[in-house]
Amino acid sequence: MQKIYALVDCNSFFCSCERLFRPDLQQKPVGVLSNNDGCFVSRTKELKALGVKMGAPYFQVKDICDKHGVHVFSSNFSLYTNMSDRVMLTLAEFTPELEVYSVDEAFLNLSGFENWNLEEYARKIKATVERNTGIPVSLGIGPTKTLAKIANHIAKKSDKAQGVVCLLDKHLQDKALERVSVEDIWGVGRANARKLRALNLHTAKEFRDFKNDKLIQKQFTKVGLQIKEELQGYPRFELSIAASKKKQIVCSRTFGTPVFELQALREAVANYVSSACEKLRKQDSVCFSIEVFMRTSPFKNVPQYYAVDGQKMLSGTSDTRKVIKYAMQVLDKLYKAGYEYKKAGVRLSTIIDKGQAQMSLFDAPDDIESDHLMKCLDQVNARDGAGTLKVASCGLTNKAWAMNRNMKSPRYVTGWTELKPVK
DNA sequence: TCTGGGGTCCTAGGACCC
DNA sequence: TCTGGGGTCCTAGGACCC
Repeated sequence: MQKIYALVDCNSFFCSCERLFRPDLQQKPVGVLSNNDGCFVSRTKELKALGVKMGAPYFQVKDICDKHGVHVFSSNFSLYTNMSDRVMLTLAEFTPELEVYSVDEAFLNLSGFENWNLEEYARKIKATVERNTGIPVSLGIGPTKTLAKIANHIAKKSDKAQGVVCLLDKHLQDKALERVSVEDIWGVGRANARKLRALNLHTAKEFRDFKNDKLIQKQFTKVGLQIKEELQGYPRFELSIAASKKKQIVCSRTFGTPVFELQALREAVANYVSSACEKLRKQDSVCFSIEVFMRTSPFKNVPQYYAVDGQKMLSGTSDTRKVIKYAMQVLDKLYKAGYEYKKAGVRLSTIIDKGQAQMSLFDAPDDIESDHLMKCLDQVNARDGAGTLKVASCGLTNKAWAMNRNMKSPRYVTGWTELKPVK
């Protein structure tokens, strides 16, 4: 039986979230910046039309933005994740199996719906999401995830499609793949696109119909071959439904202003560890290994320094205090005075379910007291806001390293004090 | 002045073991 | 000249994703 996948993708997701509470910004150019107001991570089609690229540093295109009255926002992730949850909840009504692929994308399993008018069904999904959440979406349908991705890509670009493209028909696939260049295939990045072009394969169709599978496997590994087979209509990437646990947890930030002192770095890293450990506890895991890194700005003409090192632990832990202790040991060893630090971060790895963690003879695992304390910490912070309770080494002072977020929208949906009044 | 953050998977090669 | 062979596990690094 043929499988049917749909990919639903929110249009200019972060910008659409901002527009929800600013209806005056419909049809206007809007952009959302990365942390620290660094570069654009979301753009409406009006902003794209001005030639502002994805990832463009804000300071480089600020003149254009000012000139055209672009509405620029700092990122407001609590708003975006909240809106994302609402979109996913609506989508779940339309399929027995939903894979939440990212904050703004989901795959739906529509296998067994082949006797329905799928295009009509897709339009119904689109209309319902838009009515329930206010977020505009596009849908692509195909016999594999890769073809559904391509269908979605076309649905977004083509005016005629009106946000929905169905690529179940072989002839339609031929026509579509002819117009898609290799770098626009899901899973083909810059490096592999260059290699494909070197083989004289320029369109998705040429890649799909290339005869030498051995060569593909050799040059593009197993995954490359799987992508090719997906283009042919054979599903190789299944839906992954179960909420999977993270195998590593990273927390890192660029500083608002450069940092020179060890003490400030220690505070920053202690905060990153705190947030990483909170995520670790949320998925009921412990980690056995931590890494710390710090670096100067690669964009600035100053003496450069980048250092990373780690520490393995004898027993698994999710106790913020314990992990901070290890992180500080590593940090103190890495730190060199005299450099202008711009970024630091931590990575927790060797992550295992709490119940399965092997005990060590030489190091005590987290005891009940620790568990209670951490649970209490998490509960207070969930109720009264992140950072209400924290470990002392995170610091209390005005942070030199804190992020710049000068254009942040209010927390319309997640902060009681910032709700929008109805007049 | 000003350039994000957080993930996954695959492979090659080394260490180690019998 | 030739220098055992086969297996497993771990890690670093590359490539890709949103």
